[in-house]
Amino acid sequence: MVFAVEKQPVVTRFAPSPTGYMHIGNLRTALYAYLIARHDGGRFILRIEDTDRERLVEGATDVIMRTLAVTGLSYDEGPIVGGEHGPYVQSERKPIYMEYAKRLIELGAAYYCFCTKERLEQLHEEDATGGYDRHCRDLSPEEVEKNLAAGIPYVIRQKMPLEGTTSYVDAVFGEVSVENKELQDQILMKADGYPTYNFAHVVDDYLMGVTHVVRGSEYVTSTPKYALLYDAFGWQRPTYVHLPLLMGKNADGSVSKLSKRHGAVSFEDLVNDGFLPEAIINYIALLGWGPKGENAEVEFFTLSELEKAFSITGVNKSPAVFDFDKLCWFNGEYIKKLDFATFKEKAMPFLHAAFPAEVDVDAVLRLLQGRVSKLTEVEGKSQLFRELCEYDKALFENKKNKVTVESAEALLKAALPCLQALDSWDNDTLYAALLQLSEQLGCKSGAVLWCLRIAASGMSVTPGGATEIMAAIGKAESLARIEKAIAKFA
RNA sequence: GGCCCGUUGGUCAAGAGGCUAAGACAUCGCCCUCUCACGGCGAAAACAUGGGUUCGAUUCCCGUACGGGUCACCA
Repeated sequence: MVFAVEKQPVVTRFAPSPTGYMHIGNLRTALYAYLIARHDGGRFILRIEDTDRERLVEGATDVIMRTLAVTGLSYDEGPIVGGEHGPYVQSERKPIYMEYAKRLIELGAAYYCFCTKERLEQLHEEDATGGYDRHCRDLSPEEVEKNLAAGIPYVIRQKMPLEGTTSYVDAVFGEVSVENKELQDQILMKADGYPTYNFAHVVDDYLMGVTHVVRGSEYVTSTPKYALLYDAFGWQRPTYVHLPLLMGKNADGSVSKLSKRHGAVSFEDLVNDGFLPEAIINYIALLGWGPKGENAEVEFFTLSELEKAFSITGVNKSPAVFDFDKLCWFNGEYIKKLDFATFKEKAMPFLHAAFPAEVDVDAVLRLLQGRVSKLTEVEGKSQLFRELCEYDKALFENKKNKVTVESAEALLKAALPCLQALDSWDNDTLYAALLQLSEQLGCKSGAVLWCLRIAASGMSVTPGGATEIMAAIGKAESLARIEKAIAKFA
């Protein structure tokens, strides 16, 4: 029978397990799932998969929800906000899974297994590649009843077909097929009464009406097993959307799955390192997906722009290497776009020590805004406004401006009284005065400014020019630093 | 190791049979400039490989190599 398929509303979900921090790879999965739903005006669900009671980490769910909140990935249904398919935490749905597992047994697609862990370990020792030997697959109903009545611990396993192949069409990878003989009779219900991921996510996705299962490509090969579960229940299979993995570059140049050893990989660590959430989202959106058509050359996307531009067909198949340099570039661009008040608000927490009272903090921050790629850099780059560091007079030497150590001394001595005479002390006044001085002296303005910048900062590379620095640290400190410089020649 | 998947510059990534094979980051150079940065201009840099199919393959097919994933009472 052929149906004229009515377009169903898209429903996606992000289903992390609360076992720690929010990995950047997980965030990208959440982003894509969110975008796929929003692009079509569909629904996005958050579901917490906490069936592994041993790995549970206190507070991990809060981290997940906080991250989604600050990145703007809003969900229509989920813990706390609720929804018509709740609860949205798997441990609160426990009875549901056993009910469906038993139904599967009745359907002949699953069976009770009473094998002990010891026996499984033994099996593994004998043949590490063999897997479970399906010892309990054909137990007689009487035997099962007897064991159940005797209270023998059990698990429930999926009964895989022994022959043939199972395939599915992935929205990213295309058709994927696996020989059924490769499929293990995987455990659906654990001895502790909790379901495994393999079972719980299928039941929940069905019950919650998820139409597109979006997840990392590590699930590509196990998906036929899940498809078989849908088939056994007589449910319509969802569209599978597997995402390429995120990789990190190793010291030796090779790449491997992005992890801690590649640097900060949790969203919160990145934020603590001075990255802006919008920059992170923009960057990771581009890892595994590229804008097409008229947008092909666009680099900057806000979340809502991504919602419009994103499409599954643009998702790449090959793994993408996470490039911290490019993230830094994005971040710097986003920092520049901030209005000053916002920048100041975000930067202040990264300033560890106070400035001397005369220092114009706003002036310092304005200089810094266009020159940092991470908020953490404001601390180091503002150090010279707090105190002058030690430096050698050789620093004054500069061939481009034709300054030698000797001429520097003369220039500084000429500049000092000129600056002392100034009534007001702002960038424009300073600049005008020094320009005039250089004319009187008959030398390049660059020479005068170069010497004063060194004297005012003690560094060859500074966040700002001579007059900007002097304006920020104030007249008294500026003159004191120049005198200190002159003293070096004594 | 079996199975599954992938392969456009160092990285991200357009291009989908005929193009001088986009763009971005990083790199290098030049210009601007009171330093750095910004900005402007420019350079270098890629279709893994061997066979097909085709008038013509980066693009389609097969093999090889390389890379990744997966083989849990973890997700």
